[in-house]
Parts: sequence; structure tokens; C-alpha cells
Amino acid sequence: MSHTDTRSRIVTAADDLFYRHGFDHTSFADIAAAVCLSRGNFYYHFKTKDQILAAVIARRLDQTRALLAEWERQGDDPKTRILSFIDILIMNRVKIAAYGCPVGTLCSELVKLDHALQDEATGLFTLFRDWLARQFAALGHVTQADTLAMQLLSRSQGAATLAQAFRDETFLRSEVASMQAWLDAQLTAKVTPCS
Amino acid sequence: MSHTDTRSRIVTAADDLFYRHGFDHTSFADIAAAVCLSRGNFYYHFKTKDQILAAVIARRLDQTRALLAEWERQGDDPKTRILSFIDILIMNRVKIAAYGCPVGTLCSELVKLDHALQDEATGLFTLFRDWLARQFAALGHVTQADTLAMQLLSRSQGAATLAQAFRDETFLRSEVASMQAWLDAQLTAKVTPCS
DNA sequence: ACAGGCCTGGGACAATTGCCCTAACAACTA
DNA sequence: TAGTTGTTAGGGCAATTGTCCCAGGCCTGT
Repeated sequence: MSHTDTRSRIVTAADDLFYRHGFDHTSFADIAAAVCLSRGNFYYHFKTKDQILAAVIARRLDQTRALLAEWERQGDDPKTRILSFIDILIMNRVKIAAYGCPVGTLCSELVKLDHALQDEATGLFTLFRDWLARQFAALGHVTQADTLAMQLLSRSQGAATLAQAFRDETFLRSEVASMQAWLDAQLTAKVTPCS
Repeated sequence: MSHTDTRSRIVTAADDLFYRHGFDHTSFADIAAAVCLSRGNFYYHFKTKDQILAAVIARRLDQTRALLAEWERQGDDPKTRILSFIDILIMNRVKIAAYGCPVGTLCSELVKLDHALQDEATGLFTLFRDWLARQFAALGHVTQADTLAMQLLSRSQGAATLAQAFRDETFLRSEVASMQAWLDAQLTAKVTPCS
């Protein structure tokens, strides 16, 4: 097994465990067991637990950038792209109802731990935030772009948090429908202002 | 110092530390140091860490019930009462921007730890949910009461999560203003339906 | 075949964890 | 004064933590 392959498997397992059980509550032993490596052997690949976290965040940043680029390629108009974003709540509904939003829960935990990498984790939010803002700007909401992006992010976070607390996928679905309606309202409000 | 007094100080310190640093990351030693007690002495008051958590949640439930009753006493009409709920985001804005929502972050962590008391913690949400639903019902939205309550809870959670991630009180303020406007819209929509 | 690299398992380390015991103190009762 | 009860300090337990070392196996190129 090559170095990069094992390393990749470690990062994958760590990402999954950090998501499901939290960063602090996941031990070297847990990750080692998940990839069937001896605990001590870990030191060769990652000197510290923080290095693993850094690798996990770095890969998530890459994956997120790739995902956003993919949405940009698939959806020709900005509205379709924004709908792609909203739709991940549906696609990941089972995991979200069980473990919350992967980004939100990670950021929240790292802030509480006062971890050195908390800003890197928040960068995941920034990726979505800026991308959404660009879509809203393309729809004509230039000055309101960032505000609308934050509102949409905020609603996703709220939906994920409550879905996790009440372990309720149904709520996730109804919130998605509400967000889609909200998006329509934002767009028609721009085309036919009624003030 | 009486038994109940020391115990109360322990619960207060534990509540604060669980909120600021997370339940899992807070140790017996941390709580003992916060109340200036020897670590070993703790065993007299609480046999296990879970017992402390149970006491913390129990007291939070009491405090929340008292808070809701207080809002019910102060605000004569349901709209004022709902505004009281929205206003806690402003009152606690500094702490929320630093550590997130006390209820949301606790529930999220306990679910990830698969802790036995996760449902008790979710009960804190249920308290707000049912109380809000009763207010909306009193305003005439009988069938939609629970849906509206969940929407408001969800928006609060989203606002708290993002405010914590970006450490941004300003966003909290703008979301509160948006929620107040949303509440007005819900009420006028009922009085003068336009469908 | 063999040397030298990468990669691995099996430990070992000090520190910290949650948990537990015991001796002694303070305050009240009799 | 003596005894009882509630409360405390300090230490100690096994288990687990993150960190670290090292001898040997697996490759690849010569």
C-alpha cells in the first residue's frame, strides 16, 4: 500500500469519525482501528492529532470547491445553482438528522475548544457564502448579495440543528420547501417590485 | 457552607464550563478548580460526570420554565411574548457570538456522544417549541402553530451558529430585525389574507 | 542476490482521565 | 463532654490519552 493511499484512508476515516463523534471525542485509537492500523504506527503518518484535523479540513475545502464548480457547470442559471445548494439538505438528510451539518458542528466544536484551526474550518462556510453571494449578484441582487447568502446559510444551519436535535427528517424537508419558496419570492420581488 | 450551596455552585460552574468548552472537554478537575474544591472531594457531591450533567439539564429546564412564565406575565399579548423570545438573541449576543446557542450546541454534542441524556437536553428545545406554538395559536394560527414555532426556533439556531462561526454580533442583530419583520408579516397575513 | 528506501506492528512513555476511599474537620445534639 | 452528622482535603486507582521509538518486513533498483 502506498503512502498516499494509506494517508488518504486515514483522512477519510478521521473525517467520518470527527463528523459522527466529534473531533475531541475521537481518539488516535479510534481512527487507527477504523483503518486497521496499529495505534503506534500512526506517528509515521501524522505526528499530532491537529495534523490530521488540518488534513481533514484541507481536503474538505478541496471537495467543497470541486462541488461548487460542479454546480456551476451543471446549472446554467444562478437560480438552478442555488437550488443545488438547497438540495444537499435533502440528499444528506439521513446523516444530517443523525449528526447535524458537517460544517456547522465542526466549526462550533473547534470554537469551543479554542482550536488553532477554527478559522480554517470557518473557511468552509466562507466558500459557500461567497459562492452563494455571487449567484445572488448574478440574479441582480448586487448590493444584497452577501446578506441573502448569509440568510440562506443561516436557514440551512437552523434546519440542520433542529433536525438533529429532534432527529426529524420531515422537518428538513419542509424547511427545504420553505427555502425554495423564499428563493422564488426573492426573485419575483426583484423582477416586479411592489414597494 | 451548606450542602445545597456547594452543590449549587458546582452546578453553576459546570453549566458555564459545559457551555464554553463543551461537555466532553470539561473534566472533573476543571469544575473542581472553578469552585475551589479538591478534585477528590467531588465524589461526595457527584458520583459521576453524568450526574452533574443531569443536574445541569434539570436546572436549565427549571430556569427555562421560569423564564417562559415570566414572559407570559410581562407580555399581555402573544406577539409581545414572541418578541421577548426573539430578543434573547440580542441580550445574549456576546456569549452567543463566542460560544453559540447554549441549547443547540449542547444538544448537538450530546447526540454526537450518543449520550443517555440527549433526550433530556432536547427537552429544552421542546419547552420553547411548545410555548411558542401556544403563542402562535393564541394569535389565531391554530393549525400552523407548531410549524411557525419550529421556523422561529430554526432561524434562531441558524443565526446563532453563523454568529459563532464568523464571530459576528452584527449578523445576529440583522437576523433579529428580519425575524421581527417576519413576525409582523405572519400576523398581517392572518388579519388580511391576500390569497 | 542484495542494499536502501518506505512502511508497518508492537510496544513504551508520561500525563490525564473519571472514579473511589479514608482520615479529619466543623457544627450541632444530647 | 461525648457522639452524631454533614462536609472537606488529599491521595490513589485502573484505564485511556497523545506522543514516541524501534526492529523488522516489504518493495524497488541495481
